[in-house]
Amino acid sequence: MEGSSLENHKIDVEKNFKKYEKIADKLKAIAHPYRLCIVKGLIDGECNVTTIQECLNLPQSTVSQHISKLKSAGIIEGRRSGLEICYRVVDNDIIDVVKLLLND
Amino acid sequence: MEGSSLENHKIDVEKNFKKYEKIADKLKAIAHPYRLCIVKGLIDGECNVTTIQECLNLPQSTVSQHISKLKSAGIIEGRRSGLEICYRVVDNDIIDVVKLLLND
DNA sequence: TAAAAGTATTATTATATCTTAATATTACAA
DNA sequence: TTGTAATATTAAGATATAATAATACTTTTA
Repeated sequence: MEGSSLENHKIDVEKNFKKYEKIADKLKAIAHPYRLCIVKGLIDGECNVTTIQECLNLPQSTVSQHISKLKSAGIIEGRRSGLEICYRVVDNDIIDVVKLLLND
Repeated sequence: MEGSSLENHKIDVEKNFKKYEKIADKLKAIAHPYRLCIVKGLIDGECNVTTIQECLNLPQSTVSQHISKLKSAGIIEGRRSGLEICYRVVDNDIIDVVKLLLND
């Protein structure tokens, strides 16, 4: 019984390693308390960097760096509206993951 | 409309920062392609380190280090059975997250 | 167009993570 | 009790991530 299952797993590993890398990258993007907080905030109601910065009480450049990582990972997108840029979470898997982990 | 929502978020942030840290630590534990692969393998059918090592084609100490991190994070537990140690995933949230992310 | 607000980028330092060889531990068998 | 298989630990170098001050960019308004 174990032989078949392990064989399947082995094939699965080889075939899907790129997939694991992609998902790991996404997870890495939210595996930080500030970024998790930012994502949660954006899920609850999109807002701009200044607002997030005030919430977290961090230097502007720190927040911007975290925003940048989330953007690079494809988790959030921003649209400019005048001086401000409004971000929102565009990765539905990540929305599900964050809701799953925070709603206990 | 925005004032109240943002106030709530601010309070939420302060109140739940420890929670964000804990969850971020869990996510960090699985935010690595090898460890994701190990967790997925253990979800599909628990097995020992040697088997995992053969699947991933990595040095034994590398696998053992990753196993160790998952164990420290409370994601897996092992029980010895003779020479082998069988690990299994004991964190149900993580099981849900991994299934969610890999079953697309 | 000059100033100011909102945001991004760069550069730097500190800290953490990753990989792996070498070594140690644990349990079983001869 | 020695040898061996399975796993863990240690140590070290390489790489990546984190925080933040300083600076630059972009858009609006005066």
